[in-house]
Amino acid sequence: MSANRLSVEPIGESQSLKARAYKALKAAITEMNIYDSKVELRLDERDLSARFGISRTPLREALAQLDQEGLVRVVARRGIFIVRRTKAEIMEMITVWAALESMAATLACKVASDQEIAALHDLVDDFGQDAVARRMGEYSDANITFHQAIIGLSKNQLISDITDGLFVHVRAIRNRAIFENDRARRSIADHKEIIEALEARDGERAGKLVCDHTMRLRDHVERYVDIE
Amino acid sequence: MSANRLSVEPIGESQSLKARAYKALKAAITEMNIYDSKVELRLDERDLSARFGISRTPLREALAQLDQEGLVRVVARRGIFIVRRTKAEIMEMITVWAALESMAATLACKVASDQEIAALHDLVDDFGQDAVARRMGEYSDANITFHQAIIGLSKNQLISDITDGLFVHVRAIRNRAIFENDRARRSIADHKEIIEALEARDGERAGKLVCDHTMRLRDHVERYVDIE
DNA sequence: TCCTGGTATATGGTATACCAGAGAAGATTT
DNA sequence: AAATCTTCTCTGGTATACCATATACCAGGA
Repeated sequence: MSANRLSVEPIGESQSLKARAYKALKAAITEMNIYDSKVELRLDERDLSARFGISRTPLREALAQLDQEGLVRVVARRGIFIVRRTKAEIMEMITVWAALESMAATLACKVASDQEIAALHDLVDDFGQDAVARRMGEYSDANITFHQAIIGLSKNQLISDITDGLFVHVRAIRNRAIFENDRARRSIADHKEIIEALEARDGERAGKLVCDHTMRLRDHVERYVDIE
Repeated sequence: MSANRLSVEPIGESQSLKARAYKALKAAITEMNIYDSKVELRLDERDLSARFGISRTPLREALAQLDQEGLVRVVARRGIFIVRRTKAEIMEMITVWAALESMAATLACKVASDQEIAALHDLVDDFGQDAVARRMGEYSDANITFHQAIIGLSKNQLISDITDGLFVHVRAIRNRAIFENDRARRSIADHKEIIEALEARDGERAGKLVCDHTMRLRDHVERYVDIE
């Protein structure tokens, strides 16, 4: 399938340097496995500005934004440090995710179309019993995609925004065996049950299923995942 | 009793200009009734920096932070505008609040002490039947205090942080008759029921009561409050 | 050898100057 | 007088220089 029209980035209004620096930094931090090995957690304004080819001013604004999001911590006259969340913080994030996705599922029963709900099958069936054979990271991403899809169905932009913000942090530990084989199988069964509830327009049940599902994930991480 | 060694207070880390400008601006914006009258919604960097007595650089960083929080919108070469949330956005915020406070209530049943829960009575009883006679703004603040107290009992800092962020926006319409007399009476009855569930350590019921309570508020605002 | 105070350096914070584009105001044309 | 073009100004964006202090390093004395 070739594109039927030239895919061009709006050349005009190439984003501000701040926005570009922000995206580049966020991507870079997200890519690196900050919980593994002895990665360097310290950044340097001057060095970064030189490497990006921009001055410190827009770079600092990008860093300030990352600081507010909690990805980075700027300390006066000390340096800029990539933040490793504590396990307790990860637990809180999963809990918030559970609350919001649960609400989203309930809302979705009211506002999502049959077609939209039906589309969820594709996000589960594509894997089926083969999922466990795949690379866990890949499954994990697909898993999150499913949950984000439910959130999207709620048509509540704020829930999407907040969970997207949490996603960045939780993603950092996605490769840490959160989803091993048994959980993957169980997870898929849960997902199918959730879809059933959505199709039945049973908001209360859908909300409870989603909440329980995610809180089980939370307990699993609590017990078996060791974060630094 | 004479000190046998020099008693020294750690010198208080005088905040950065950015932090001070941020607090001052946020307070100023929060105070003003942005939904009423023809308030000026436009800000000017140079004017503000002159009035604060600081340069544009730290001021800009404070504004960038407010922009990210959604209180303000910075538009290149156009100006800086105080943001009026749409009614739909307020609805989404109340929905998120409902989801998070509901989860907080459920968590509180597990982690809060009897003493902490008992303290909630003070936040309701102080008003009792007299609440309706008070200035609504005052009641509204007390009302929010009650809900924030429940959130605090969950010991989930993230939930507190997110709802605090929402509070800033919702507060802006607090004087717009969200809580008129009938609602106030009903609200207090709800609150007492919530406390009962918490004391009974019935997490599921507490969560449902809180959620329903807040979603009723949401529906009320949807129907009767006119923003803009 | 080990402590103590001084000094150099690194690093984030702040001030200032200049840039570029959007809009308004004025000039020009029809 | 209306429409269009030109210029000018106002405003946020960016670059750069300087400031203040946390830390590392060093020298000298007990």
